[in-house]
Amino acid sequence: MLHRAFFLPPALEVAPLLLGTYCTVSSEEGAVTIRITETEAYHGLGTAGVRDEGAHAKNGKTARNASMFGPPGHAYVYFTYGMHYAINFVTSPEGVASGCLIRSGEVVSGHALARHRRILKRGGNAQHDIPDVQLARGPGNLAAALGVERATHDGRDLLTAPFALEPGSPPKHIAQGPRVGVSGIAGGPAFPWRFWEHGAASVSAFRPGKNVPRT
DNA sequence: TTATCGATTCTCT
DNA sequence: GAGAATCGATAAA
Repeated sequence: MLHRAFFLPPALEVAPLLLGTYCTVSSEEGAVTIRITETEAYHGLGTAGVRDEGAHAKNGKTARNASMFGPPGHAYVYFTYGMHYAINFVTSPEGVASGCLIRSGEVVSGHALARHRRILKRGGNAQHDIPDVQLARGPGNLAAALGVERATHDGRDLLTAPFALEPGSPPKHIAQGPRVGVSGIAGGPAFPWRFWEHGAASVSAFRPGKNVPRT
């Protein structure tokens, strides 16, 4: 089990350290465990020396991002694009909005439940099977595979049930680059705050945001 | 293989 | 009312 102090440094420091960590989410249906292979750091209001225009908390605390300002080692779950949830690990002390988006992972146990949830979400269409490496590929898919939703998981402590975190096997090579789907300068090379395990098949495809500078 | 676009609803301005 | 830390299907090359 990870210690709470692990989540005290700013997200930019914690994000690469999360790679390889095992994350389990339990429910009445069962448990699904993933090994984290891709993360992104976001620094909201209160992080010293940084103004991250790509963070939900860039303009301060709102009803949506309130849990980002909460204690470290808790979950920030948000709903986006009308159909997807995504999960962040809150880092940094209370009052400082810093967090790591968990973008992708490889399912290590609970494959059947994860696949069931994914198929259910796409409307029960099981005609096209989902390969294991794609079960938790991308933040929306990852949240679906783990059964994470805002109503039941937002603001919850990551160190107690239904969550469980175990130190895992860190990647041999960590790659770093611009964040996915973030618009403006914050989505460009000036903010290489996305970290992933080099060569991992479970890492999501890169999608640039709008109005992102090339150089 | 790569690029574009529709789905669907919540949040903040 | 606009845009969103996305996904997957479909079109184009």
